[in-house]
Amino acid sequence: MAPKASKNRYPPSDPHGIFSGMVVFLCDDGVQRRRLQIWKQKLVQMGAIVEEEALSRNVTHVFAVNSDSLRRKLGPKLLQRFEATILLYQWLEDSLKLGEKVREESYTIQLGSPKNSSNEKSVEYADVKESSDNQLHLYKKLKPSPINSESSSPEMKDTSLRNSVDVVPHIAYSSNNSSYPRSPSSISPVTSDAQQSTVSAPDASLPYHPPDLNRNITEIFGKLINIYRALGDDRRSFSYYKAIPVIERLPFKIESVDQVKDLPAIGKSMQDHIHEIVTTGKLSKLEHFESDEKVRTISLFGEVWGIGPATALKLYERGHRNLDDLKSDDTLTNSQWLGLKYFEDIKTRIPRDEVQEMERLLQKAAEDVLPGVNVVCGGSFRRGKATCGDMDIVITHPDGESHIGFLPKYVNHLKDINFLREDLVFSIHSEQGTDLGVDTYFGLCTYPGRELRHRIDLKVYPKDIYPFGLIAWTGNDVLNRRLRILAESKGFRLDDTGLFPATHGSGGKRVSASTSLKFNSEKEVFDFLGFPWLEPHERNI
DNA sequence: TGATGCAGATA
DNA sequence: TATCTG
DNA sequence: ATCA
Repeated sequence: MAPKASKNRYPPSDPHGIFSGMVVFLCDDGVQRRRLQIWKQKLVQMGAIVEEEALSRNVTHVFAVNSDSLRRKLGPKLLQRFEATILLYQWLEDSLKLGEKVREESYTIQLGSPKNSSNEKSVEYADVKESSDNQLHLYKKLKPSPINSESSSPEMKDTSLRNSVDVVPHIAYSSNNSSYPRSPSSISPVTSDAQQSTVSAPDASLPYHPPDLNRNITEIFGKLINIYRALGDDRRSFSYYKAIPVIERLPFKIESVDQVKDLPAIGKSMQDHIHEIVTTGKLSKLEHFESDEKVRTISLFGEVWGIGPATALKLYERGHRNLDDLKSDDTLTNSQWLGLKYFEDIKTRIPRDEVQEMERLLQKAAEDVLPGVNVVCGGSFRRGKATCGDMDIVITHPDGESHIGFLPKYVNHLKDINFLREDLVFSIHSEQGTDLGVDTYFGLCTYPGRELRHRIDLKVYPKDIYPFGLIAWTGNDVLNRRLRILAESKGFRLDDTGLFPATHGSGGKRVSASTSLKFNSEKEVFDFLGFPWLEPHERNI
C-alpha cells in the first residue's frame, strides 16, 4: 500500500527542505542514540547533508548538547578553528517545531569560555551585555523519550486547559486532538490551580525536564491564552500558546528582555510583557482582565458546551451574569442547554479504569449490533493518561463496508442499555462504495449505574482511512500538528480523513474528491511520512 | 499586508 | 448566514 | 500577536 518511500530507510530528502544548504556534524556525546537518529533523519529529510567528520571543511553547522560534550568528543581538535556555527540541538527542535529555521543567535555555543562548564544549573545572568556568550547548556543527562520534552504527568485537561499539573506546572496546551486549547477556565480567580496536584514521583523514564525557571511568565501567558480565546481572539491566544513552550524550555531564568529578544514566537508584545513581569512580578494587562466582570463572565459562559465567544457575549449583553441566569434564557439551543444542565458533570474527569470499563462495554455492545466491528477508545485514554476529560471512540469494520449504517443502530442500542443519555450532534456521511464519509456522534453518556454525565464522541471510519482517524483522535494535538506540517513539507495534506497529494496552490482551496492514499495501520502512515514510530502512550508530546 | 486548519451541524 | 466544536 |  504505502508507496515506495516507506520502504526506503530514509524518506526522500527534500532539496527544498528548510535545512537545505546546511552541512552538519552531529556531536553525539551526551545524546541518546535513538534521538540522534531521529535528528539525523529529520535533517536529511529536510534537505541537510550530514557529515560524519567534524572537521570537514564543508561543515556549516555543528550540533551539540553543550560545549562540554563537544570538548569531550573532539578534545584537542577543538583548538582548531571552527568555521562552522556551533548550535544547541534545541535549535533543531525549535526549527522542526516551527517548520522553519529559527534564528540562530540564542542557540549558539561559544567555545573558549570554559567558565560555567560543569554545573547544570544555569549561571547567573547578571550582566546582560555579556550575555551573548553565555552558553545555555541544556539539561543534564537528557534521557529523552523519543520526541520531546515534557509529557508524563497524570493528565491535563484535554480539550480544555485546566492547568498546572504536577511536576511541570506549566499551563495549558494539552492534549487531545487537532486543536489547541479549547475552553477557558483558569480565569476564575479563586480556584483554578490547586486541584490534582498529584506529584507523580519522578519516574526514571521521564524525559528530561527542563528546569521550569520561568513559571512566573508562562503562568501568566497561560491565563492570557484562555482569556483571549474566550473573547474570540484566537490568533492572539494562539500566539501566547506558541510562546509558552519556547520560554518554558529555557535553561535559565529570564532576567532581562535581551535574553529573549531573538527567540522564535517572541515578538515585540511578548517582550514588553516579559519585561514587565521580570521587573514588577506581574502583568497589569492580566490583572485588568482578571478584575473585569465582563471578561470573567464571558469566560465562564464560554465554558458551557455549545457556547462560544459570540454567544457568551450576547448572553452577557442580555444581562446574564452567572450560570443560573442562563437557565432562564430561552434562546439557548438544545445542546447549549444540555451543556449548562450538565456543566459540572461534563467538567468532571473520568478515572482511567472507568473509561476502560466503558470501552469494554462499548466494544461488547458494538459486537451485538455488528459482529467483527472494531471499537477503540482514543484520546487521552489511549495515550495512557490517568484520567480523561471525555471519551473519543473510533470505530471501523475490517470488511470495509459494513460500517455503513452502523452508527444509528449502535446509538440506538446504546440508548436502549441506558449508556447514551443525551444527544448533542449526529451526522451521517458514509456512502456505499467509497472510502469517504465519516459518521460521527457527540453526546452524553453515563457510567453504568450512575447519573453523572460524560462527554462522548463516536466516530465511524471506513476501513481505508481508519488509521488517519485513529491518529487524529489519539493525538495529542502537538503530534497531530507536527505530522500535518511534516506531510505538508512533503507535498501532502494530512487530516483525520486521509493523506492527499497536495493540490498545490493552483486550484482553489477545496481539494474536492481526491481520494486519500491507502494505509492499513497507523505505523504505515508514520513510516510513509518518515516520522519515528510512537506508541500511543508516547504521544504526549 | 496577509496567513495563522478546517469541515460540517445547528438554528 | 453565523456560530461552534473537535 | 508573530512572522514573512
